[in-house]
Amino acid sequence: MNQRIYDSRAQAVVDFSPLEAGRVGLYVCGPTVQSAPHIGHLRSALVYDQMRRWFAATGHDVTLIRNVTDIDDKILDNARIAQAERGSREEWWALAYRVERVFSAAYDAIGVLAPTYEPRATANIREMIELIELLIERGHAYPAADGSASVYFDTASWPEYGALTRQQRDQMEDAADSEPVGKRDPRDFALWKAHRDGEPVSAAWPSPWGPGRPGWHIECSAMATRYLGEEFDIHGGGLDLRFPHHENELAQSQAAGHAFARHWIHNGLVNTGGQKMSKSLGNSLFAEDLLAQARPIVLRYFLGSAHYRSVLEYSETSLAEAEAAFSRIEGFLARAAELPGFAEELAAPLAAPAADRLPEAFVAAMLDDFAIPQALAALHDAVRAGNSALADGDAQLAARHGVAVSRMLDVLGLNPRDSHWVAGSADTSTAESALGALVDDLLAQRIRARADKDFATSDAIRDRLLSAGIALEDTPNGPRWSLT
RNA sequence: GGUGGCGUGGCCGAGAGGCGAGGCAGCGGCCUGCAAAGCCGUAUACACGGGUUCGAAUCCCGUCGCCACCUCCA
Repeated sequence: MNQRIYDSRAQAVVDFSPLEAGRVGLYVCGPTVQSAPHIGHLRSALVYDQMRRWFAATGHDVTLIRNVTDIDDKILDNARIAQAERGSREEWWALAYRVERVFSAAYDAIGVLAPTYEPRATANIREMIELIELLIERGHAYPAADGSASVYFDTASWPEYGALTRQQRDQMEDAADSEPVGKRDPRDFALWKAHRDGEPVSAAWPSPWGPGRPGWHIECSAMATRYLGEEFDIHGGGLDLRFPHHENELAQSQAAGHAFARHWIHNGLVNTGGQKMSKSLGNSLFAEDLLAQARPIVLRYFLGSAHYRSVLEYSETSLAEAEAAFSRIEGFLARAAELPGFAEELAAPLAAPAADRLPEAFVAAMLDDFAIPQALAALHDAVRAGNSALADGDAQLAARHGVAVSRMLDVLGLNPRDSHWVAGSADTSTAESALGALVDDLLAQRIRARADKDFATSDAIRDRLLSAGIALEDTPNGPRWSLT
């Protein structure tokens, strides 16, 4: 069975075959590092992280490029406003870099692997200038008529303008551009923005047209081409980037003579209360707050619980529900991991690719446009079958299901036993073993009390542990404890 | 004006012509000293009205409602 993906340019699910067998080039629009990351940024990063992991599991060598937009109007504005209103001395570039690190930390917290490379816009100015020169040469861009150093893309010169979102140029609303001066047409967009008085000189780069900075869209065309080539497999990003950002990227890249992305993928947005969450609406759910409310792995589970193209609805109970669902998986995995045979089978060398050892239903779901909700159904089925085997005393079967569960979780980046999620510091393990020794003493007391039918004492011990955040389960093999 | 999406049981959330995905919550049972965890069982669900079909949540037509994009956005 082939990998199928929904190509939002073709508006259809299509067979995916990479440009070069065994390799996948994926470009994803990363954040503009102007302010703190929110749930939408996390979801977007997660979507491509899971795709990337899946491609790797099916034997592909993946090059994932996710850019950082570190020069833009909002970054300059935010730095300027903080300086003027709050006495900040932080320069725009310091702000961008600080926010970039916050993004990286948030991505890392939910187990999003670092991309293959993370190019910054400010490090690719020369490539952008070269691309703009090429566009001028080919008659698809022009320096502003007002004598400023701005350069615009000439939408009228590109008959395919609107191809990505199937829009007719003459039906579009005019750009509500704050600086229409010098444009031939209101729909034309800036490739190069002339430096203006009052803007920091550090935000201007020399160019053949005069000092200035890049427009928003040109960076992605330049960086995708630099790192993945003039033609590459997949370009992804949030649904809100379809127009104008991706439309403009496509137009300027193809007008420059590049084939550009073969497929376009757009991830759905996050709603809350049935409404889009966005900076401008002020209903943002910030990564920091979400991470304070739920374990990072649970947040990751929640973000992956809807199909990547669907709207994901967030409500106040979402994370608690995700916690309940996920801890069921964890509980089974913890029980399975103690079974004889589990470790051995898990450690057995895999016949590559890894996907060959995954349950069929899971693989079929992933091949079908990364249908993770269906893949999760397969995962839950294996958990139930495993628990059932455990209840029947069939340790061998339970261990097999445990291994399958573990492998599926690995693909999704959700394996709680993975070193990423296991607090690995010496301090923590020392603390854990100290705690374990104390808990074991209490458990021994409780076992004695139960043997004496002194249930008042045994229940008091259980209540005491629970109030301290330690939950007990009595099993045929004795009590198990876990932190709640 | 243009482009696109959505409406599934108490909630979340898949599916896309034929045995009611899965999870959360609920209910009944088993297990347990009691719990917890787990297992088993448990639902007149597909916005509305027509149509096509042996058969429609799924296809077609219409209606209603909601949402997004049209140069700030993941």
